[in-house]
Amino acid sequence: MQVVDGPLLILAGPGSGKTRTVTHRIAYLLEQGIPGRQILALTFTNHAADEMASRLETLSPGATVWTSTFHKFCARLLRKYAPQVGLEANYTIYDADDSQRMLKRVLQEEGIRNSHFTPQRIANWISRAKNNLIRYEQFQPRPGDPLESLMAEIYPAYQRRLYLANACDFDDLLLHVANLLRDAPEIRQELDRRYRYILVDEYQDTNLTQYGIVRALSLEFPNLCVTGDPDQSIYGWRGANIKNILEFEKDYPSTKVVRLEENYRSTPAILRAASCLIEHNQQRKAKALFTKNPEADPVRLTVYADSHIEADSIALRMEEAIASGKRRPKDFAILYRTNALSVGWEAALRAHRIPYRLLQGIEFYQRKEIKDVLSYLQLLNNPQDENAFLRCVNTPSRGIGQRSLDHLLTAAKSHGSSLLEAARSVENISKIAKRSAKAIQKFVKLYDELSQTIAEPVEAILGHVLTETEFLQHLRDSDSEEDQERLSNVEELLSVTRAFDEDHGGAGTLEDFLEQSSLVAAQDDLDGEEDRVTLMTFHASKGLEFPVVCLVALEEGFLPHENSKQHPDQIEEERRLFFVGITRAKEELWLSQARIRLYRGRRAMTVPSSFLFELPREELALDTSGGRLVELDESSWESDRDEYAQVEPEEWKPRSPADLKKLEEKLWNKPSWQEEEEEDPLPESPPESEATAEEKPDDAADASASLWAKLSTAADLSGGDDEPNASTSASREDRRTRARRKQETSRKVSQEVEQFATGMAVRHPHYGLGKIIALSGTGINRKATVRFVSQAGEKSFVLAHSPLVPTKKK
DNA sequence: CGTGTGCAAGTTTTT
DNA sequence: CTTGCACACG
Repeated sequence: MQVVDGPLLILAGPGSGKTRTVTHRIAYLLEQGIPGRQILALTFTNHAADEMASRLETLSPGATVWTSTFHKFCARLLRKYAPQVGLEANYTIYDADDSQRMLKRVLQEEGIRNSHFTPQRIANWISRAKNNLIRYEQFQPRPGDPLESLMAEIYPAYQRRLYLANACDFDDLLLHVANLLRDAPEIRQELDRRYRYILVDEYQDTNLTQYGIVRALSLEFPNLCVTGDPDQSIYGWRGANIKNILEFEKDYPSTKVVRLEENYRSTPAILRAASCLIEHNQQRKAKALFTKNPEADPVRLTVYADSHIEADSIALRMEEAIASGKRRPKDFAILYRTNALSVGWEAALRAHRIPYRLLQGIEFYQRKEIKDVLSYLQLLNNPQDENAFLRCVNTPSRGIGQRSLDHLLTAAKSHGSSLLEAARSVENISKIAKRSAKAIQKFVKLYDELSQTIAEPVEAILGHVLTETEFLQHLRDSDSEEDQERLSNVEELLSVTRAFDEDHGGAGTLEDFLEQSSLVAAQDDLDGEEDRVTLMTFHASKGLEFPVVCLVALEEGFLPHENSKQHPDQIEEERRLFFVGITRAKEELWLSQARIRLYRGRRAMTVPSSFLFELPREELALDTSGGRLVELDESSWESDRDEYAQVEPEEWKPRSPADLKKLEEKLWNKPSWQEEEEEDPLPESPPESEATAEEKPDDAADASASLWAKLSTAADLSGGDDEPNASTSASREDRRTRARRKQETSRKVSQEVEQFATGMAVRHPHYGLGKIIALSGTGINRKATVRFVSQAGEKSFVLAHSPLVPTKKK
């Protein structure tokens, strides 16, 4: 059986038939007589897992190969091995929102108020730690690092709180399993033997924890087949380590490497654009992409006058293509960098009566009413669940207020019991008012009644919840439009449960249902045959393809994103993101930029994405006429480029001709910025961790010990995240300035205000040197946005009241 | 205690 | 523009 054994690395370019290759390999394994239950195929999304499963069903009908997402695989393992990691089998999976709620409560109780680290930021930190295999017991802060010393308190506190609620967050699913495999060698060995053939999709997006899991399951039987494309690694921000794939051959010296470089998806023009772009990445293994597909349309790049015209023109173009019968709505996809950009396109598509869908899967499960209703189910499944209790105890309102709940929390904490237990003996908590105590007792009674139904089909349980709590009645009685919307969402949830029951022949448990609903992803919405235009982020498009793809808002700040410009590595990831977007297209690729963008309620001038200048000019049908299609000659392309290179983004407002002239003059002044001071030195990238360092043969089962040793070293190294804070005392300071601003009436005259111009270097007594990157308003309302050299980042000031002074030119 | 109002703040990407 | 949050009122 030599042919199928051993590690295999499939480097697969976009559209190269990767899924096909993997499924054929699995089919081949089965043909060779390997039992399906020994094969495990891991993906990142349910969509990919389902796709693989269904193709496999065609190739090898009736096979019992487990195709699953990483997270679901881990969730299942944890059901079985929960006690080994300190959980019970009925644990709850908290989504980002749940875990942040819990985190906020922890912060409050730990007495950490308005620390300058936002809960969001702390949550990110914890997530990073977990993705890097750092457990809370073992974390050591670097002395003198304020964030880390804070985390040394919060991380354990948060984690203990999760345990108390018998819950875990997304990252825990992975981390617990990794810990399990590390701490229980006999279980590791059992699972290693059980899953003798492991296939991992999108390996370039695995993080250290996933890496650890995969390796731990492939020690004795290193029949590990990973597929991926380093050029499509776009999840570095959530801990994915591109080195996992780049150094796979070092991890497994006997690796066979297969390269899939022929593209079956796109036209040559699209592929040339993609290659040309990605070649600008420095940290990259060269790869030759080619296709035998016939030449077709050039890539089209259109520069629109503003974002409204952009959306409208594209919708119109779609409408025409659909009307002429050339295309159907489902042939199109619109891709953007941030979700917030979807609004404009939704409006345009609605206006043109083109059906569309938004690929933002979790959205449904994030709705208040859905989370409210689900929280009952969660509490029924896991009575210790703190979040669920707090959410449903007073929904719909029963007269149980925050004060009572605070007392309940305190009581629960002092007894080390769950909230529900505490509620059972609420009469012993003297601080809670009689009336509230009554209400709480009533809730407990309701809960107990509902828990009688727990063995029924999920739809029935949900039905009981909805009626017993009078949730439905409440919504039906209301005639507010909002409540009607909620009602229909709740009904939608009912039909989801019905479908779930049917899928599982009535044998699906509540636990399974909750697990499934916790692990939905954006792409899961994508059930084939709906004839609609698809709207989604670049990230969500990975692995998908469409005949016509529109990549929109290709502007600096969006792509590359403003927050991803600090480090060259981040820029490269942004470039890969663009690469992913481009290579989704089969036949036509429409790129667009708007010169003025309406965003967050403001209009602002834009600068075209620097990536656009990395595309092959000769491949592009370029149109800068503001929407009407015109073939442009190269010279105007060049002059545009020069123009853009010097224009700073600026908030847009109608201006008087005099104003305009003044601004124009200053615009072309060479900013004194460059000579004035060194640029903000980029934080050195941390020394490369040796996560995937030298290798010793894998066949010894004892390699386990060294594996973990190595991984935790790497974790320690890479865990020391850089990024010294950005917003230290900033918000407080900002508020103070604002307060002062209110008291003051106009003191400085507008003349003084007019001395400021975009691009000008200025000094602030507190933040130091900075550059004006945008101006708005006039006279006393004139505001400047300044980007500081220091860690202060960007700040806005009302010039008339700010201590900003222009730096003197020498 | 619940609701309403107002203001402030913050906004990348997601399993 | 949205969402979240604080406060004040009924």
